[in-house]
Amino acid sequence: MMVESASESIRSTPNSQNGVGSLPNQSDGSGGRDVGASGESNGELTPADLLHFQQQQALQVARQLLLQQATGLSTPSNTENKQPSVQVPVSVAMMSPQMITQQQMQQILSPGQIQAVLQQQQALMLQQLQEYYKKQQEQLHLQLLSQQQAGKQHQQQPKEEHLPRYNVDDLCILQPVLGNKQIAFQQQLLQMQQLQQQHLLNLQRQSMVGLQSGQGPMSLQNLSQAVSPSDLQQLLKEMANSQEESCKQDSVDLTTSITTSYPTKVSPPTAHPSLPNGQGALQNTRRDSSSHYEFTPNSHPLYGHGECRWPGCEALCEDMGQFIKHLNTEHALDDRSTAQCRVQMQVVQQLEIQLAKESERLQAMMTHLHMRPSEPKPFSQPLNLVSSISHTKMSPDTYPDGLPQPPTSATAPITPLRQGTSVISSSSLPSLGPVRRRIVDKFCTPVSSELAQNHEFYKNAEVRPPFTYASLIRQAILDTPDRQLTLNEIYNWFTRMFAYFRRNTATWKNAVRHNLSLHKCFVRVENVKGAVWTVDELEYQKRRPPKMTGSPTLVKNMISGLGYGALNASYQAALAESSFPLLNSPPLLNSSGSGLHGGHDDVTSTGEPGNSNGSSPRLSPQYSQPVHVKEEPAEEDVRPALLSAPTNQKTVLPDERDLEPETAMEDLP
DNA sequence: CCGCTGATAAACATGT
DNA sequence: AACATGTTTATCAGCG
Repeated sequence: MMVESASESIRSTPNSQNGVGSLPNQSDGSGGRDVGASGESNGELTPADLLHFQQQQALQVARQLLLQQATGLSTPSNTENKQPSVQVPVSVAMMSPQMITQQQMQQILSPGQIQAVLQQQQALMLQQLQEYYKKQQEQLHLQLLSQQQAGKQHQQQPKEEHLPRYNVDDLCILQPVLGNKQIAFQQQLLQMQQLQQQHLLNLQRQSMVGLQSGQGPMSLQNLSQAVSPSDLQQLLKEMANSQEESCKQDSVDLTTSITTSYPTKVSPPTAHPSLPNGQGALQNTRRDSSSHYEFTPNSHPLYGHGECRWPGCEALCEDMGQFIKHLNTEHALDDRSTAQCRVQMQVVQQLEIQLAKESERLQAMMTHLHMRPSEPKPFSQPLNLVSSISHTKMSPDTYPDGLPQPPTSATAPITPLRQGTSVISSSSLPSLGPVRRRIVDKFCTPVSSELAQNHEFYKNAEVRPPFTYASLIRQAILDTPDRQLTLNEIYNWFTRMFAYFRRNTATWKNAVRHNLSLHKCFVRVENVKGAVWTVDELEYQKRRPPKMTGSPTLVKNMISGLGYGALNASYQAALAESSFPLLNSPPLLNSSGSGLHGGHDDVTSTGEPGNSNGSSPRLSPQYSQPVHVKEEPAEEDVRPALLSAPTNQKTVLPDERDLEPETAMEDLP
């Protein structure tokens, strides 16, 4: 499902084939990449992240294999055949929305950063991974042994008796399975080992590349080798296949793992429809997650405030009994439930990973990016809040203890945690990097307000600001008392305000010029010294689409499509709670005060932070000779008058408010 | 599928 | 010639 789109997105990335991409020259004399360019990486997907993911996936696969084995769902033959497809587990959840393309990677990471990250981490990764796999193999062996032994002892036992719930750490207590299944299991064990070896090989290969290219900034080709899109794609495909396979056989289990999670003590009501292969006994065996669902008869994770918490359900249930009934009727084992479960799993995984990653990076960034060290760092708290949610399903087992979290040195860009929306969109979930479309733009996030809030953040972190060039240019211009800037001044504003624009200058400068020329809202005015650019506010507002129900596609899907409102809400709430004080607007852009509020007209906010305020209303003299008038159908007359003269600004503003709120919100192309 | 918008790249013109 | 500044065209991606 999502797999397809994931690989698709990779494939579709322009330039991804030649491996060179468009990473614009870094050799621009301006600005340089001084800020935060050392040490930290902006990678959305660092090697460590991959490792982290793969660890989880490996465990999951192991679990599934074991389970399949135990349930007899998989036959020796098909396990053999599918071996190649199980090779490298990579979370599907990871790959879909946040999977980055090579180009993205290139944009996000400077060669130096990548090199540093690779060098620092891959060695560590290998070591960790080897340890991890070693442990895993030991576990599996143990398990196998105990299984064999148990098998001898309990060969006669009816299926229903075996397999109490277990988790990865408890695999060794796996109850006996029938003899022939042991063979299959052994094969799967073998398979696991092969998988691990291949995985290690892959990593080693990547590591080699990374280390070899240790001369000077890593070339793009090296980069593409290190994180080759095709490799990734391959991984994804493999993963997709393996996931598909396991899902086919495991779908029942997936569903039951949650739906059956209610206390078996309470009343395994209608129980589950007898499973195809007669594995009813396995319903409770589903590992870790179920073991975490030891709620009391009167509480159920899927039941709260008198309603069903099943994603997208919200059916009212007066009491637990009714709810249980509802659960078993409305959310029985069917395609829909299964699909929802899968999605939920992905969502959880996604959030889990994202949060862990982001918070960690945030910590690192705070210390490395010259942020005020004294500022409190409330990230851990909300993080726990959220992770507690996901951990209910993702048992700690999922994280092998032998494996420390990804090194913080691999810091990556994070998004300002202010408004949940912005967080989710800008760099997190829905792909980042060369994303050509600033999803966040649709978020009703006025530039000024966003900037005011996260000024420091954008200034220091090389995170792509979630605004269009046009809105940024406008902001730059409106930020000045005169409401006019030369091209160069606009450049300077960009580099001053956004760390992101301190690199790839050729690209974005071109984009800026392009935008200035293209959009009617930018008016070039020649004055004595040359030419300055101004904003035709009316024109600008005009081109703003009237809609704006903005919410990132992903979130939207999560909420509307599958009804993940609750989870998402938690997530967002947590994120919102974590809004950094230090990201709040510095005096420079004083509009923040109530920035969160939905900030509408950023013009007001940014417009006159006191200083600019009417201070330099003039500009008329200079504007006397507007030269370029971009061809446009009508109303030429109006514009000149509106040319962002500070004074006019004032007059225009009220209009903005009168505009539909949405429109006034601006900044959502 | 189509049209729109935005990002990116690039060719080209012009001025300094 | 090199560079900055503008303009224009083309292509691609995401979205409604």
